[in-house]
Amino acid sequence: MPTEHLDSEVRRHQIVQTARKIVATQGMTSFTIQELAKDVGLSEGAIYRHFKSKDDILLALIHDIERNLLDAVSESAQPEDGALDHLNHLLQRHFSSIERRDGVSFVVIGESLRFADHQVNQATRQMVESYLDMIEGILKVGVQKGEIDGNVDTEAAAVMFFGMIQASVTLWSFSNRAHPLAQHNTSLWSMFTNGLTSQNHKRASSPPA
Amino acid sequence: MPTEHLDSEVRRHQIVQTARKIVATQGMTSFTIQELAKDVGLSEGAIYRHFKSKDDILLALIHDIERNLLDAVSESAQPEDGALDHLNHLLQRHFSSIERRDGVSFVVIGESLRFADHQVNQATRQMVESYLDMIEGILKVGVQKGEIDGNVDTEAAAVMFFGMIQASVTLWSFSNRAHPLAQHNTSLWSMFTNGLTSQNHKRASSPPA
DNA sequence: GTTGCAAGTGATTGTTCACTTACAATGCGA
DNA sequence: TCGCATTGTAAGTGAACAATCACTTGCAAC
Repeated sequence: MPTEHLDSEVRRHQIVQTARKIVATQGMTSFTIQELAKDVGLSEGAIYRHFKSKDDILLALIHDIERNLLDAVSESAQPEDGALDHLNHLLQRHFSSIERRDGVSFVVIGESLRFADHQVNQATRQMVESYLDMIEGILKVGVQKGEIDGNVDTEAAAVMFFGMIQASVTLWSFSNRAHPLAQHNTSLWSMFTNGLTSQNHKRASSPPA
Repeated sequence: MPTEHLDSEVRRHQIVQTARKIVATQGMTSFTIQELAKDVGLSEGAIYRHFKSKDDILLALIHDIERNLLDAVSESAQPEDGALDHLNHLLQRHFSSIERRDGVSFVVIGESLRFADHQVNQATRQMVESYLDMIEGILKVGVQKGEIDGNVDTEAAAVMFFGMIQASVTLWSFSNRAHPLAQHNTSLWSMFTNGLTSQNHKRASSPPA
């Protein structure tokens, strides 16, 4: 029992990363203080030296996830790529990180949303909003470059992109993580891009904030 | 306190419908035996006269939802409609029933999946599979009638349809059920149909079972 | 080395949960 | 109207959980 005394900053990071691992591999219901303490290698009481509540840990985790998510967006951009290439890389990156279980998607976090307290709820909402904004930003670049039809509602397209990931992950977890997550990847992607590049688009009447 | 003795069949139905209402309006975490008993107007013990466990109730609820879901599919078909019209009506029907809170979507149920026992898990999986099969069936009719491009991967298209609903509902609940669920409806639908009707489709290499 | 304090322990508290038990009321067929 | 299974109740059980408590340990400054 190495009852090592580490700096709180170090411990906080350890705890959040362990929480991330638990949620990613075992789901939100396994995310208990007991399990967390066991995995970090500390007593339950020690956890509370570094976080004032379980929700406080969840909040830190969400911010960590948000950072990772936004990093994924920027890191999946390649020099000579168009907007659509960028999104395609991002999609594949999400799939593989979820499959490898080293990423916690907003899908998994979605679980938590409905029973989290107000602060956690708001942070999650903020995270998803930031993500969608970035996707929409990429899409707008594509429109400017002429890659994407100018009549496309970029906000709705971002929702569509989000939906592709969410549905894939949901169905994948329904099938006990059997067949590869990216199974429909090519077909989905081709449908998505076709939807963006062809004519006859109709926009929603009025999107007020 | 009218301690009325009703037939077990009647009670079972009452209990399942009350469970449905709780899950739809307050989420899975509020679905407790205590809450359920209170809402039905019975004691907790009485619940166990009619169901042997909470999972047993959940199982009955899932079958109820499945029936409703498949009814929605057939009822949203109109005589002279094409396949795309049919799907569009279905989409709108889903949205409005979720918004009215008298329907429990597979999205809400998705919450439960990760911590349900094996039997519940399997039933949910079965439900989603049946649903996707029906969507794919409609899409195939569309292909035969020439409404939909013959190169479209109908299985992936069904996933896409599923994703549109799931993403919309998720974002809607993230925003505290503020703006109408069908806000992006038109734009999403137009993207979806464009993806189905235009050329340059690629199919996934091999979808084994 | 002593002292001060952050980091650790693990027993315990109070609450919520699914589920059980002992007993009472109901209503139906004979 | 009586017998009796069925449906109901109220008061439990124990397990899991987040959180707290009194107390101990390790580290570093003086």
